[in-house]
Amino acid sequence: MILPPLFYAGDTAAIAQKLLGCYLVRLSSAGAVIGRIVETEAYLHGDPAAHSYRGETERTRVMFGAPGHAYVYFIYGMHFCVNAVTGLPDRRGEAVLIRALEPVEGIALMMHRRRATKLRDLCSGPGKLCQALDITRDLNGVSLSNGLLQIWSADTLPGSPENPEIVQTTRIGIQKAADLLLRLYLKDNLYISRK
DNA sequence: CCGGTGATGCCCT
DNA sequence: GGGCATCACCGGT
Repeated sequence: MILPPLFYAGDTAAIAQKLLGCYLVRLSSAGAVIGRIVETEAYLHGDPAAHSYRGETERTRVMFGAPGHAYVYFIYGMHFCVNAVTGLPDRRGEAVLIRALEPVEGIALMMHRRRATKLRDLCSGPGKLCQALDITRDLNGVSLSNGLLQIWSADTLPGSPENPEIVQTTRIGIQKAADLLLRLYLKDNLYISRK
């Protein structure tokens, strides 16, 4: 079942945890691709590591919009990253970065887009998964509850444990607020970006 | 497996 | 003009 917009209107750190095990679904003319979310990071209101920290700009406009939409940004001159806009009270610039997926469906298409052959290299990082799912700036601002990019609940497909063990640790690649435990991943999962 | 490093575009100061 | 929510590649283990 598609997660409804209300799913994203709540405590952002809690949503980052609840998104683990859910499915990121990308529909396109090339075919459908599905990955199970195995790693996330929360970015909060008043969080110096969040893009929204310095207020709303053209780039961060979507972050300050309604929960349940995709915030896609371009980084390091060559990569995209995708977030789910979250938060209640909403429109404060909170979001959850999707950092890694376990490939589920459309693996041949993902391998073609990534020019990769190893399953573990397909979606084990925020830039990699955007390449595998063809997520670019075109998808910035789209609803996650209908359309070309969706998130489905964990019970949509068989194979996920009911109460998976979750590891909570520090976020990757940031300097500010580096001590906050806002990175979450499924314990022992082979497809996370790094240990 | 691990760590170091260069490539690259654009946002913000 | 600095810095960035990254990645692939290379070399040494």
